[in-house]
Amino acid sequence: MRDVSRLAGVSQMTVSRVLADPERVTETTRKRVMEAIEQLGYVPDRVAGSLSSRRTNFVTAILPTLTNSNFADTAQGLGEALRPKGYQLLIGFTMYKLAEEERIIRTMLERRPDAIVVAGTVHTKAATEMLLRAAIPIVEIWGKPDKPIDHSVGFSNYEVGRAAARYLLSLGHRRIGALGSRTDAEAIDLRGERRLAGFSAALREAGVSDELIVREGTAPVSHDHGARTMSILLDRAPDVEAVFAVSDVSAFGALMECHRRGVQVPAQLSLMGFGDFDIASQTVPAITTIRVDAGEIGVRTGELLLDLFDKTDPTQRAIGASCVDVGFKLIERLTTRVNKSRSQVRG
Amino acid sequence: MRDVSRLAGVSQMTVSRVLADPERVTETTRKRVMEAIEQLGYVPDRVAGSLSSRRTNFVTAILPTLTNSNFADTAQGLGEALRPKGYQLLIGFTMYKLAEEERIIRTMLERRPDAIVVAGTVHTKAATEMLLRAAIPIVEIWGKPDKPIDHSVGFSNYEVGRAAARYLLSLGHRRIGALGSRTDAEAIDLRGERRLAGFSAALREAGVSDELIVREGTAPVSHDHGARTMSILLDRAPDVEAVFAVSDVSAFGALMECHRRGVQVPAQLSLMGFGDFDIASQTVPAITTIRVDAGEIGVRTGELLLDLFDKTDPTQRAIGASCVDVGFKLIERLTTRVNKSRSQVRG
DNA sequence: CTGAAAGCGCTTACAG
DNA sequence: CTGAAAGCGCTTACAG
Repeated sequence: MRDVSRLAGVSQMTVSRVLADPERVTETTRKRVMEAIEQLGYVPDRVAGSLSSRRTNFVTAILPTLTNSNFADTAQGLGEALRPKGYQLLIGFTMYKLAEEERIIRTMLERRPDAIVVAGTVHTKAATEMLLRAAIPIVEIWGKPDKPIDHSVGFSNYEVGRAAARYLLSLGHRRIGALGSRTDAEAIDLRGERRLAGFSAALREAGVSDELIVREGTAPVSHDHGARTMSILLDRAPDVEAVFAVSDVSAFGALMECHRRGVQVPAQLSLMGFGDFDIASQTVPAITTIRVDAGEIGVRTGELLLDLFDKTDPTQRAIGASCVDVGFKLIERLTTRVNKSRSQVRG
Repeated sequence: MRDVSRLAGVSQMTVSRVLADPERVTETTRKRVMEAIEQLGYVPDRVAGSLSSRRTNFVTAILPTLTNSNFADTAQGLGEALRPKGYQLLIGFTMYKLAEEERIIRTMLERRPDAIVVAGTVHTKAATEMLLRAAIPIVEIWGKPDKPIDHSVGFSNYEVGRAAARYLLSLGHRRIGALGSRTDAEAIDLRGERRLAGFSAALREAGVSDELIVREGTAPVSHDHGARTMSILLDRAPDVEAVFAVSDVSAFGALMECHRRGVQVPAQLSLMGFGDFDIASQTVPAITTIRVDAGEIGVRTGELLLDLFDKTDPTQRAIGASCVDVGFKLIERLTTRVNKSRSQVRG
């Protein structure tokens, strides 16, 4: 920058202004500066700029993993929403471990991000404290926190579970199971667990047993997880009429297990998943599921942050801790259908 | 840091040393400093540290998108390999556009990363120049560059295509097609195109026509792309015996299209994909494919960089521009089989 | 519209 | 083993 200013015959301040706010510089000097920049191949140093202005234009995103396409979509949406305004994503992976999340928050804070986005609503005590003391916007995503730290963008996993149960009940099913994972002290992904809780609650409200909820392995679930749990469920209760898998990934594995066993879906068994992953619409038969727009969670979070960054008044910020619910949608496809035998019994 | 040094009654230099190289400080003073840090909840500012030391510990990764699980895996692998050493990933998405790649490189350079990893081996002229002038390690991944900028980690897409063709030929097929996308001036993803080129070359070497290679739409391919191109191919050549889809994503869509049309796979048609995506092993029948370990590309790249960072001598660096080939592997599953009618004719 | 001065919070390179 | 000085390359906050 020193070189540029010398070549253009102006002060460094003027060069800085040309870069930050070209309008405030006369056209002639601006041109001279631009030419000098061009000629020298000058690339501004934002590390210095960040230190000086106390704004890094970094947004930290802490996600379980990029291996799950939902989180990848969220990261993508967030990144795209922020990029036009010059914000750069700093991604960290927790691998679904709370302790890892805490470690990542600690190191990320040293990078002085302008905001932190974190997936999930459950954190270690130390992590929560660090976030609270960071004095920057915090957004918890992919869940509806009972005790929000600051802002949140997501949906209620509990309500997803309830919706799934009510839907299967509405089809006339009574022997209803679910496929999920075991709760693990170390695991951070309690989202599936919340869905099962809502599912179970809705079943019991309807006077239906929730004993066919299978919990096996630890999050994240896999295709294989679906096949394995479905196998367990079918062995335990061959008369099961409907199954909710906490993820389409599981649902797909479960569907394949049914194929292998010759269990007809949906003729003998209604099956539904969660997530509306790409795969769900492509299988034969296509899987009934509940869609959450993962990309939109990212985009909405990005928009919320840009909004927040615009507000210069920090008091104003503190007041309006927003809680965006992006909702979810049941996508009825071909793996579920009305239980005719029950209908006849009832009718 | 000023506060910490005052509370501990030492100079800032000593605080800095405790953080950077605790060994070089007496145990008693170290303890005093640690306590002061703890008490004040001091979080070091790496923005200032980066400016001062001229090392940011950032590694930029430029990928088409995170929506493709292969690139997500690579990003994950790279991030995990680098994190233990304190390096932070800066991810940018090109959306498969060369112009966007150039723009991203330009803005990333302002962040002063210690290295740049970029997917693909084709770049705009300006992008190539910027990378060459950056004076940091550059790694091109996911391909084998004809004219490498610096280092590379990947495999030859051309050879993948050849391997696919040779495999289908070895099964006795002669009417062989492929499903890919059209080359687009704007598109950055010429990887699929390279696979088709190798495929076509191997067919012609064997004296087999390559007229059944269908190119439709632009990268990236989708499930729907597979269904659509397969549909076109079947209309054009109902007697096609074997098909290579440039991606498992397409292969899956193609398989579903076959189901819908009642075309038996592999009885009437051998089908294979590329990528060994999760989905390929889970379909019924499971899809024959070619596996590239996307995560390993990331990990190997990370290891290469850590190696490079260790070498203090810049001369040494320049000499050994390494080119790592991670190879690929044909995974024979259930969508391909020997063409018996041909075998008889021949036998 | 333009500039001179001070400072962001660290680390480098010397001294002692 | 510890410290005082200088500087990394910008922006902020004033002046003019």
